[in-house]
Amino acid sequence: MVTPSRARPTLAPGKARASVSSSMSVVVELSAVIVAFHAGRPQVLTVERDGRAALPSGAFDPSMDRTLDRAMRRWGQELTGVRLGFAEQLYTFGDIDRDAAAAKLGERRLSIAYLAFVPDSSASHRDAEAAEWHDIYELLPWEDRRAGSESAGGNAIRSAIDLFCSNGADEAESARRLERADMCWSTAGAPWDPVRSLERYELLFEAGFLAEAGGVPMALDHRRVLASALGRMRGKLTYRPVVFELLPATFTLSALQQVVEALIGVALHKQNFRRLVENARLVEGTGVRSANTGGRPAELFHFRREVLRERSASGMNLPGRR
Amino acid sequence: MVTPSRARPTLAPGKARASVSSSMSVVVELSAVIVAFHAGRPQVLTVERDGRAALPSGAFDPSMDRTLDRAMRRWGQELTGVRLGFAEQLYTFGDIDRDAAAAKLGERRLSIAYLAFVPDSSASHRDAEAAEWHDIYELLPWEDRRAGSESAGGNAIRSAIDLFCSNGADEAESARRLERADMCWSTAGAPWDPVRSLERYELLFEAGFLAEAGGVPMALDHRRVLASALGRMRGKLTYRPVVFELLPATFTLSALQQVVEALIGVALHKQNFRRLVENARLVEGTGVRSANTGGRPAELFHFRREVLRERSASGMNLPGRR
DNA sequence: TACAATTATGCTCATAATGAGCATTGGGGG
DNA sequence: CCCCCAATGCTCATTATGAGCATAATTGTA
Repeated sequence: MVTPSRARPTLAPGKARASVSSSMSVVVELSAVIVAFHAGRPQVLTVERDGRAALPSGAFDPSMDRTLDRAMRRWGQELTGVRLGFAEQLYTFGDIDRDAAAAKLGERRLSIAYLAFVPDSSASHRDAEAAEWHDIYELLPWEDRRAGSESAGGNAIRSAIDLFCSNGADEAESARRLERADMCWSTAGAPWDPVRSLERYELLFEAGFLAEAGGVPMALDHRRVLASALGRMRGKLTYRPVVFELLPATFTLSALQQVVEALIGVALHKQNFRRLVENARLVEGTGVRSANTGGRPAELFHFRREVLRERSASGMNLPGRR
Repeated sequence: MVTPSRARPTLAPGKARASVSSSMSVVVELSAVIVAFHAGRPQVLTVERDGRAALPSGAFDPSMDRTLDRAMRRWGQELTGVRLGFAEQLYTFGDIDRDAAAAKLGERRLSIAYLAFVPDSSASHRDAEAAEWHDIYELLPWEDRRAGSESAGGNAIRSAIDLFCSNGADEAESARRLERADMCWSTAGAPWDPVRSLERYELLFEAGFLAEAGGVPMALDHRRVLASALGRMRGKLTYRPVVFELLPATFTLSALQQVVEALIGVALHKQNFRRLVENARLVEGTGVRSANTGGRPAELFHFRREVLRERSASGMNLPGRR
């Protein structure tokens, strides 16, 4: 009843049946940004590729899984050895120059990227061959402001930005750059917005900072994908209770806060964080207290799964900075 | 330097180089959910396809545009005759059964869907051949609660849900269904969440309601895509000032409110809406007042583009129901 | 012309939600 | 027993929200 839907000429973005008649072929792959919180730091799973850190990715097999989500979950499990706690499609990257080499060979590479979490408990990830966990902030150092605004990246970035801003083609362009810089880096009073990681990445890219930055090299546009994932994750955090997917079944409020701070890259006010989490009824105390490290022992809590259905959406209403 | 990146066997979701060796071929197309606010109602651009309403979509030509976004913008302009005001990638749909006919022919159809807005001013859309605007709530009637919770869809839906809930395979399944029903339809006290339109769609789908629902028929999984877009749009509304992309350059606060209400499908408290918008400094009055319809003339406002850079993100902090 | 109907705007008030800190409480280690 | 360290409890001033009451301009009508 439903015909194969040949695209109408007037509607097709290019020639109809492009992937056949066009001079380029389309190749579709899946990419994964798999995040975990190990050893007190936020980590992402990487593989090595031509000497650079790369996000795991592989060709999409159209005959293998019924849905893209299933494909990702199955594959993610193969990669990490554990069930993914949370996984959602992030974005489909398809810039022609994201893989210049492929483009030269006549391949347009589309990458359907997913963001996924694995819980910390699984310390025994039997990581797939060549895969390893990488601290996210070693890959995107400027996104970590937990220690304050100066520490991360130092003034190298600041100078790069300033230079970039003063080098617009014309007056208007420079003004626009200044605005962007303020929005991204609070160079003129705007508040620091953890969610804008992609915009920051792009500004640095345009400013030519990434080329000279040294640091850990990454393949293709993978650092961009990671920046994108980080931003999405940070946003998600505020309206869905996803942090818990990174934590073990039971945890102290400090541990929870530590993970949240790690993800948003900002330090929070302890007492208020506590208050927020508690009266959002996101967690529930088990009577048990942890054999803690420093001072007074802390109570162990667990996530109240019920909230997933209860309120509108919850999430962490992040309290202000510390 | 960067090799074409043949997927590593251990990382590929299925066989390596799936699209070559597999029995199915992958076809990539773009789909667009182009939204506008015409004649006092929220509308979406549709085309006719085998007697059903369909979202415009067409094959993706890999050699045509440098980025997916550009492809969408160019094509969207061809479709509507106007520049898209806001466009962002929504989701890539790839369920194998989203186009059963294609699957039978050995094609796995991936659809990269975009959400885009066009301003109202352009009353003279020279719509592409066969394209027409369709009231969104004729396609998803239950999403419109502006007139109250009973009106939309009537109790037909309610009965379908109740039936669905009582028909779980086992105890646990029924309980889960009840929870979902509450979350989606507030059947047991949960608040109505405009953003959950996709979840509502899926529940109705599973409940078999869509098949029997009558109403406007839609092609393939396009109603699902639309529900997805609606949810995304509603969420976006609350943290980015995107409504303005649907409005003419200058508008009354009532008009603004009307559009917002139309999008989220809920009526709002007028005075509080006003207060919110004003002290978020999203708009700025021009001294001019409108040659209005009913009572006292209203002042015309315009969007303060500056906010795009100013605060963290703004958006409409929706005030409670009317 | 005065009045009624209708919509825009102003304002008030009680009730949450937030941002900042001070104060206490239990443990572990000299 | 005393000191240091985190975990918890609480307070207080400020801001944001939810609900309405009260006025102000216009148009249509008696």
